[in-house]
Amino acid sequence: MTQTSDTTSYKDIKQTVLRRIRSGQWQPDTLLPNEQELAVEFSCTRTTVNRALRELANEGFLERRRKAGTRVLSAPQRQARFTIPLVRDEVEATGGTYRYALVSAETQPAPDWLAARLALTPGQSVMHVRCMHYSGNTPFQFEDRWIVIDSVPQVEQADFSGIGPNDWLVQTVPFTNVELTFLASRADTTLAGFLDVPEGEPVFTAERITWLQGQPVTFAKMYFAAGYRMTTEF
Amino acid sequence: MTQTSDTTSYKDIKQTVLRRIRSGQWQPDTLLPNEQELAVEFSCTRTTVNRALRELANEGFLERRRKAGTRVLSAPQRQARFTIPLVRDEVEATGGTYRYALVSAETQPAPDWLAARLALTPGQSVMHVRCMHYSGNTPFQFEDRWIVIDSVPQVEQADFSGIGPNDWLVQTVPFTNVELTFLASRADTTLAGFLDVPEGEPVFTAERITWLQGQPVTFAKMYFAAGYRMTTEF
DNA sequence: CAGTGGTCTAGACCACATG
DNA sequence: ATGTGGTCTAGACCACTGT
Repeated sequence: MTQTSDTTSYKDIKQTVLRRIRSGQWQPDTLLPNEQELAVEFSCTRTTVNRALRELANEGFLERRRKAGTRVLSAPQRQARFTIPLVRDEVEATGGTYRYALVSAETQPAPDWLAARLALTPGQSVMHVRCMHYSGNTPFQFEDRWIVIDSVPQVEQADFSGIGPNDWLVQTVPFTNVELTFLASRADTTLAGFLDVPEGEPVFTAERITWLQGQPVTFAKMYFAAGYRMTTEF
Repeated sequence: MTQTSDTTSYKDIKQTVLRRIRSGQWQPDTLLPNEQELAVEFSCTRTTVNRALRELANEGFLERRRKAGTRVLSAPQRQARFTIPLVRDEVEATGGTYRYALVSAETQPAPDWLAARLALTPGQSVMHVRCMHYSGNTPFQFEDRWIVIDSVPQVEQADFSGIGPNDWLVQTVPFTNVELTFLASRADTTLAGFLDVPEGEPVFTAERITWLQGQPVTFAKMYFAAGYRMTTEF
């Protein structure tokens, strides 16, 4: 009907299956016909059906298990995908001019809370870097970062006066795992000064921990300027 | 080497490609060999190479264009996937007992800001529902929701005293598009009362707009209790 | 125009989990 | 033991897009 060509593609199958789910024809927990049967219904190979169902499963609509078959997921546990932009890109996307400024950078023993969070040995050396990201002359983000020196020895020679620690790290060390957290925090005196907001102001905050094959590399807290919103569509 | 079997699978190829990217052997913007060449290198069919590269592209590592070939993405625009849990599940996952309480539900003309946000005609009827979600006796989330009556006429007969509007909607109407926003807001007097926090306290907030085939269905603001963190790993 | 990825077929073997 | 999905092969045609 709505297809332009005469062949049945995996996209057609996805659409049809989605329609059956949404229309209630296939209620949650319903067991779908197996791939062979669907292949007959759609007049295509099992390979094509497989691709359609596999993608729908990845997208969170179906659950597939060998021998048990394919079921409609009861809890529509839909997932949002956030693309984490680089600060520079984000500023420029809003038409602003990106500007960076180093606040401080110093080597020191890891504070206890950090050692606990990253599973470091007490007193292990870390580089503490604080910096600002501006959109024009308006504060956009204050970044408070800790880099594990044993994981990135080169960091002791790095110069963060011209390049942000995140950009530097991206160019220098790969990573394998990331933990990302969003929360609302309160601007203390220091932070209020950096972001140019009243003390006590709610501040949207992101925390990011990065590992390289199990070894902690860096912990960063990113405090966003007032009114910041992180949005995604799906 | 690390493979258990003797066949080259698409997963092996993904790993190898990832390793070459992370090691710097394939720098950003590098043009990869085409699928046919890689198939020869890995002693497999082009189909298998295709699947590996397609998935890596979906995951944000590569960019593929017909005729132009496959490139390593310069900006490692990695994407985080958040699974949006149902409130009940989230409470129970922390060991709490989920409890729900309706605060108010009334039909009224859409306020201007809402009409603008959802592209409604001015004065269009909406159902305004406010409710609380508790973990035991501790406030967990305050939900402030607006449902477009023209999109969901049945809502006028709905009884939200026993079931939350989100659960009701999930069972009643499908949706096709969602916009999700995270931000930090400030507890006003009303909100402070509901969440049992001091006035002015930072509150992690999620806004969600849902459409069904272009037609706005519902707008919800969800205010989380103090200390709430939304975390994901990837 | 020509090169690259996008997709489909027809068939096969295998891994896994359930009864 | 057996049914189901997971994956691979070998080959084909097509769609798009850069030159």
